[in-house]
Amino acid sequence: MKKEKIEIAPECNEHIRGVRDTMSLLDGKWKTLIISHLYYVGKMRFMDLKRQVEGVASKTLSKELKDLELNRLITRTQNNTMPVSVDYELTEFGKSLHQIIDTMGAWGIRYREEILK
Amino acid sequence: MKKEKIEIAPECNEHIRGVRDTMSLLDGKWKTLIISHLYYVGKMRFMDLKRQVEGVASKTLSKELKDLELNRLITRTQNNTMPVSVDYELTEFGKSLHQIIDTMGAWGIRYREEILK
DNA sequence: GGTAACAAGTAGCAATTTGATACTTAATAA
DNA sequence: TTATTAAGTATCAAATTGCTACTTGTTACC
Repeated sequence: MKKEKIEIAPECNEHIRGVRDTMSLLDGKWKTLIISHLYYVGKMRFMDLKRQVEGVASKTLSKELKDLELNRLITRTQNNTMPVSVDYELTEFGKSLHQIIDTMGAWGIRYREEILK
Repeated sequence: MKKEKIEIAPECNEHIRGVRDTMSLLDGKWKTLIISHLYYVGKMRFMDLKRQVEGVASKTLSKELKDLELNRLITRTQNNTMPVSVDYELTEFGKSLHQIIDTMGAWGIRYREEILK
């Protein structure tokens, strides 16, 4: 039996690599959702995010935010308030993800019935 | 200090719920990438997927494919060949994700330099 | 004729991620 | 006086993912 190796067109490979690169920034269970909240709501504080993103543990949220900041998708700003409050906000780079978020949101709305089966 | 609860516009909430629902089908480290391969390449066998999706372990691939099948995004077809071969293919429902995949692919290509910093 | 390779996974154990709960500090509201 | 709030961290448990080996039956290779 001949081992027929699959041939993939270069432009497909480029797209697939694009998807892989994108996912490397969005991996983990919560990042996409966190970004969605920041995108639709705007600047948010840690506790607001924790309340809005249902189900995240503080530890996980904290870690995901650090990852996102490292990848320059969000900024972290500590306010001179008492007690300290911290704002998280999408960078321009982070905002450039809007098309992905919108597309996902629209798909989820459109296929909600199908998903819930 | 007053606890000012964040108000979110209903249509934003709907979008966010859409994103959440979408992600519930695509969670896990590999699903989006697997779907991308099936989308760009078409029908693929288990071993082809394992070879193309760099880094997946058999066990993980197997589990992710089962999840995708359960959610009716892909079909699994066992061929009467010797040795047995199995084809995985996107359903129409699965193909409806194409806009998400395309958007992610395009974003990844466009921002590759930025991502790799 | 014997050995290796291939298909599509599974089994078992290790390593990594995620989750749940409690705790931290300083200030303010009840 | 006690509880609450902010933004996390600490600790341990549970779930996910990864690595290596193995399964079965049939061909390709030497």
